[in-house]
Amino acid sequence: MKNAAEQLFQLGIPTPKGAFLATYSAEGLCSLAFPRGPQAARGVPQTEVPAQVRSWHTLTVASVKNVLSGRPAGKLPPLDYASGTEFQRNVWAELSRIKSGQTRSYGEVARAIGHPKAARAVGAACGANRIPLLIPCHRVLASNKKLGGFSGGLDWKRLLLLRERSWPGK
DNA sequence: CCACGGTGGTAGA
DNA sequence: TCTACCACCGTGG
Repeated sequence: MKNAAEQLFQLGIPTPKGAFLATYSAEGLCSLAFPRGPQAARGVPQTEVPAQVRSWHTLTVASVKNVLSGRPAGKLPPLDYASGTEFQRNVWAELSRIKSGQTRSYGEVARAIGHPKAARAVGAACGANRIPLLIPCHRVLASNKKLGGFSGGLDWKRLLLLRERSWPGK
């Protein structure tokens, strides 16, 4: 459980598509936000960030760039799931098993975690995922092999899948 | 209890 | 293929 007083650290990740914003708790990476405005990137000066967080961030930056390039993420920083419900954590853990280049349907994920009829709830759990890219919710498609939805915007989902060569290309 | 989704499956046109 | 409809389920109000 995460108490409200816990301190968080935010660091940007510049990319050709804008700056992602990573947020860290004492447990690890707890959120990874897509670039917002042209330049909404801002946070705490690097010097005020604990060494531990800086080393985690190094892993995050490399992982994000890898995924954006369609490569396997590589070594990930510890992920802080604490904000999720039991069900959501199960879903996220399952998503983490989907390797680059693979895709699954919401229903398949539901079956994999022992809730065969919860496909729709799985979709909701994907939407609640605060660490997209590293918890690859973009690799989950509708059963008819169509795109389905994506909280970060379908353009992103399409782009990521194209890079991973997991999308026919419409 | 109710309403709402990043669903899935079926039936018709 | 596309639309309409409905069963299903975890979450949040």
